[in-house]
Amino acid sequence: MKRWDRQRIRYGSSVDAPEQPPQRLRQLPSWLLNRAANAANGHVGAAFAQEGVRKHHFTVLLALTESGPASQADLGRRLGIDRSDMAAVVADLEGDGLIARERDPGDRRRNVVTATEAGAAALARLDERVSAAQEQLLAPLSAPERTELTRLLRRLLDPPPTP
Amino acid sequence: MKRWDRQRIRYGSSVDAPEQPPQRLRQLPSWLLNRAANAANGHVGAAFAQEGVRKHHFTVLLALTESGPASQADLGRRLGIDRSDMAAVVADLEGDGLIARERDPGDRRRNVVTATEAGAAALARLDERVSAAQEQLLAPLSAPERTELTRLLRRLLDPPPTP
DNA sequence: ATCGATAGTTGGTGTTCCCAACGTTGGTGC
DNA sequence: GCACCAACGTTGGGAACACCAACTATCGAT
Repeated sequence: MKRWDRQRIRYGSSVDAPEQPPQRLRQLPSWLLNRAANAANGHVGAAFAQEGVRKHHFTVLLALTESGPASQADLGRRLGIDRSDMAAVVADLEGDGLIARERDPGDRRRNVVTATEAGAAALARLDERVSAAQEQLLAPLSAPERTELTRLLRRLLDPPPTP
Repeated sequence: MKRWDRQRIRYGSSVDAPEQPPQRLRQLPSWLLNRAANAANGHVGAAFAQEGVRKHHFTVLLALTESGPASQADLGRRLGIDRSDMAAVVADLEGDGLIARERDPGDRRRNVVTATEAGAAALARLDERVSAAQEQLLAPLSAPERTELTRLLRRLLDPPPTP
């Protein structure tokens, strides 16, 4: 076999075309959703990291601030967080003084979780950063497109009609 | 303190309202995207499990079938998969006889990855299940809403104009 | 008093994403 | 020819999430 017989063959994408995902994936909602969620996590994850928390910590603080004290189980159901993960999250938040946790005197199985002043302040800072992250994430979309995307996602997630 | 003093107090959501996420989250794109992606993974994950593969295995088979043989690095760039993860995935696929992997004689750093007959057949079965999963995932949306959602996600992900 | 259901905790698993380091090979400049 | 840097594949590991199983304590109802 002569030297020039094994010249470079360009497999896959053509020379100049920037490498793009398969067309099939580019129109596959489940794949697009995962990619978009990952992009979103890049933005909000950076925002969270600056405050030293993670996704769940933010949502728990948010739920407490918006709707008042709640039990861990309630929080978990509303936020879609597993009981075991919730236990770890509230332990973190309590350790940082962002929430207070005490047994419910009316039902001693439950922990009543309450946001502290420091928790509310942390949430305020977080919320600002998170909003900025949304802005970056949604940069390629126009304002009406953003609201439409949000609407469609909410509709996709809302409980399937169970009559 | 008398007995009836510590009656049950309902923290959080009201009595009959099904427990819903905070309003703030319900209009937060990054949160909605994560929830939607998670729902999607429930559907497609089940589809993949039935064939004994995971997400990346599917996308790799798809890319190979759609665009022909490619190196691992090329695949990784097109699919957004890290080099190290790609090595594991192609090892799995090779072990199952779904792809063939050999050194590129024209560039001996590269592995040329090619889908086998069995790989194409597995992809066909997978693709069918994945399509069914999309159907379930998108059930709450009308046909035009589905295409609009897909369009918006693709627009969100497409490379920001870098002139 | 008993029994089933719920709450919180602990411990563990699987998946995905990401990073660092290493040896090999290719391409470039000298 | 040689030195140097870049790219490739591989190994190992860590972080974040989602999820599950088991256990104790408590509640509610029978």
